[in-house]
Amino acid sequence: MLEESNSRIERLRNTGHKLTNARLTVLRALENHDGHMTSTDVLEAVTRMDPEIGRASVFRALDLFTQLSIIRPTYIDSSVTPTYVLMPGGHHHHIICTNCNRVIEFEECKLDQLEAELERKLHVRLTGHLLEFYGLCESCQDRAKSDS
Amino acid sequence: MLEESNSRIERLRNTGHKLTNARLTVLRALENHDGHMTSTDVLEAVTRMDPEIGRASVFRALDLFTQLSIIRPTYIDSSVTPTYVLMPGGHHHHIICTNCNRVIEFEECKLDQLEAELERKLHVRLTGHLLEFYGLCESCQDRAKSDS
DNA sequence: TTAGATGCAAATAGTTTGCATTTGT
DNA sequence: ACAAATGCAAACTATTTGCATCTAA
Repeated sequence: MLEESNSRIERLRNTGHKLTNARLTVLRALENHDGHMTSTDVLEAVTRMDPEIGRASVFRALDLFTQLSIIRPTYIDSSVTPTYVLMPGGHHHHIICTNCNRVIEFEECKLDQLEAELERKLHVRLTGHLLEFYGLCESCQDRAKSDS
Repeated sequence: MLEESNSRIERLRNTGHKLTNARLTVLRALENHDGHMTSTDVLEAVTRMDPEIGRASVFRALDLFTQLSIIRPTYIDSSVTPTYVLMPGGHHHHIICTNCNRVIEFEECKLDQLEAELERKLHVRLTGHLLEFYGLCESCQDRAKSDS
């Protein structure tokens, strides 16, 4: 979505960061894969798009985007490599199967009210959130049944 | 809390895992620090409690506990080392300051209803969740003001 | 013009592996 | 008794660092 992308670029600009080739390429890589990518995935994708870009810059861009709540690292597959998720509009929600690591995304969350409440009570200024549920997906439940 | 601890031990037992010294020590380390610990913290604490326990077993225990929704790894300080949070009752909630990385925990979440709804609609069986808000804590907001 | 960002390659550090041995049930 | 889990140390791999150079604003 072009508009989403522009708003991310705006956020970079507004916070006083330069719109460099490395950053824009990392952003495009994330957007192309629309959501979940490990750092290794990002590294590969970026290198494919522009081999001149160095590893370090990719990691630096991921850190920066995280700080700006554009993305958020989370553990899904291995415990080594973080998976980065885009947080359009500042939020993201998914279910992770604790057995097969399948990720099921969902849209709905009724957290606006809670967010406002926390801002008021705790004097924080919130820009985003991630909500993860853990459990078993349909097929892993079935397998658990037949295993017993 | 003793009762919480017993229920974790029960969960281990019920899922057919042995109650080994390594696992129980890792669990105790996590409980002693009541919440947030990086893998390095856990490693140090466990070694202090019992130098015989090997690194590998600590990592294996952390992986197992994650699978059982007893703990959940999340990124807080560095992007390298995961921070593990205990999820008593299967859930945990906190706010992370994107500037200074301070963590503010809060109890309330009104997600029971959403959880039930997701189980019904998506045919999943959920055992826990993590909710993270991102933004600026009070002091980082103040600093942002005076910097401008 | 110049502070900020980059690319490189070496250094670091966290995590996993394979396997012989031990242990919980 | 025996499958499951452990401890060890080596191997692996992801990430960071320092610095000279470059570039967006």
